[in-house]
Amino acid sequence: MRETAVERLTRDVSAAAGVDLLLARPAEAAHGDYATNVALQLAPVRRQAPRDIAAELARAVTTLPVVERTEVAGPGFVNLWLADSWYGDVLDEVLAAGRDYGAGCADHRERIQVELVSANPTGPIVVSHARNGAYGDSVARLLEFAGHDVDREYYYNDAGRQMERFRASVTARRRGEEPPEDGYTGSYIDELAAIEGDPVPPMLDRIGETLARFRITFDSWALQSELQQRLPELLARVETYEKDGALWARSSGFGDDEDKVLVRSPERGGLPTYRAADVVYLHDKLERGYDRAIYVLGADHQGVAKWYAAVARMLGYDPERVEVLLYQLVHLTRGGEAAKMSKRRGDVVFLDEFLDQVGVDAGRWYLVSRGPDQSIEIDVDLAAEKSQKNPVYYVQYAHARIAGIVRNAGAAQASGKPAGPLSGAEKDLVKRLAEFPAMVAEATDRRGPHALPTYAIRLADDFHRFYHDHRVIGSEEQTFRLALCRAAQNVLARSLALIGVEAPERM
RNA sequence: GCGCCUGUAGCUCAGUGGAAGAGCGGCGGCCUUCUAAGCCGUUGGUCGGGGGUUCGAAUCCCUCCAGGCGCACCA
Repeated sequence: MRETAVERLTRDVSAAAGVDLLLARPAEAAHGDYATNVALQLAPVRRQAPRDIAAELARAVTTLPVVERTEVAGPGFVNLWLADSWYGDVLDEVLAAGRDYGAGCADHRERIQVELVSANPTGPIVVSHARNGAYGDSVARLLEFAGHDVDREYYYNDAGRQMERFRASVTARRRGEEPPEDGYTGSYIDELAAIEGDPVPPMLDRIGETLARFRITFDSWALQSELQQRLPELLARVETYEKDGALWARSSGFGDDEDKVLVRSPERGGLPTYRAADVVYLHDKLERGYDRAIYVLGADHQGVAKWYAAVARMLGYDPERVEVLLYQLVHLTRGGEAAKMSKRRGDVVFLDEFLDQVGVDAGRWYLVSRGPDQSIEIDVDLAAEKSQKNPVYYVQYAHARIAGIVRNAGAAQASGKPAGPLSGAEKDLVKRLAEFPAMVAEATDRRGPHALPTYAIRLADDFHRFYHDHRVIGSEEQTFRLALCRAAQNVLARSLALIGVEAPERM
């Protein structure tokens, strides 16, 4: 990634000051455009009063043409005010980078597989799967934007006990019999019963359609039954032992909390477990050429996070190539009452119904705007009403407003060169745009796409304020302000695209 | 009992060592001008409690309290 405007500024200020320092945007405008706390950090080392060091640094930094003035404040902060020309340069950079602005933060390009959703096809996708999808897909989008080569895969079990019950439930329905014990019911079972043949493929089709509507598409679908055929070959490669008639993996010797059963004892059916499939699957992923395999799992699977790393070690792979992303669960309430999300009882909220109520944009925004460590409660009865207050519309509205200006401006010229003294609102907007690359890089690094909605709200906020008291078209500053609009529109659209939300031209 | 996560404004949540924030809600203002789904003002806080480290802690460490999720020859 090319050096960003803030990075260059940091480098120039460091050089002038003769010390490596970091610049931060103060919360209050009165504290300058940027500020550094380096004098506070140097004070104990140099055994000097922090304010004395700060004064010295401030004098040195003032020699830079880009620095308009400085100030020593508080216990020893150095606050900087920048010349208008700096803002113009930043704006020109954003425009020149175009759609690539903020892209390519990856040190080196990796082939990455993100496995997400992976709900067994015993029923339609429900809201809790949607969080997995919204989160995992946004991480995947961030990784792609960073320059990685990303594939999305959906893994499902078409053979286990759960699936047998599912098939038996459909079969019973076809014969007009009662569903088996712990079987599945609901209108979707009736629909599947009306179709000939194995109900699994049509169920998967429906899941794929729902997820596509939620703007998640998969590059591949992996079947557990196919993988399991290669189990004998892989079993030889991991450390195992027999106990109580079952075959165990000695994963505790490789960083796991406990050993895991790979093949059940004869009296329990003697079949391989899901964990056995994990071994084959991880081997398969890494042998397919992925540098990194990312698993997106709900916090209820927290216990297996160490297992995957242990599997990698047992197979002789670097465990760094395996990454487990956990997110806390989604709890549904209905008028305050807890609604259990059990597919078998049909007491669930399907993603399709949820999207009918709140819309795709509000749904994706809502599910991705909380940090993955934060659990989510959704009151199904209030969801539609609440979605009307979703900040996504605030952000989309800013984008639509800009789109209107750009549309009206037609082919008019846009340039970062300021035509006159810049206002506070104009500077704030440029500074916000300048933050984007670092924000995206951090969100990618931390696998935290929830930074995007937060940033998008702030950017929209800065734009709405600018819009309120600055005329663009027909003003003397039209060329500069149009550039500002185009840049803001571009970054706003990118912020939304990275979380799978549309940026409308009109509202 | 053990492990992971959470506790910040009335509500929902950002903020992983630097000068406490946003949205929604409440109250009061602003539409002859590129979109009022907007803007401005105001109301609001023992950052769960207590100790520690640090010049400086919502942020790091210890401890206690409260809540969520795990701890299968289920997935």
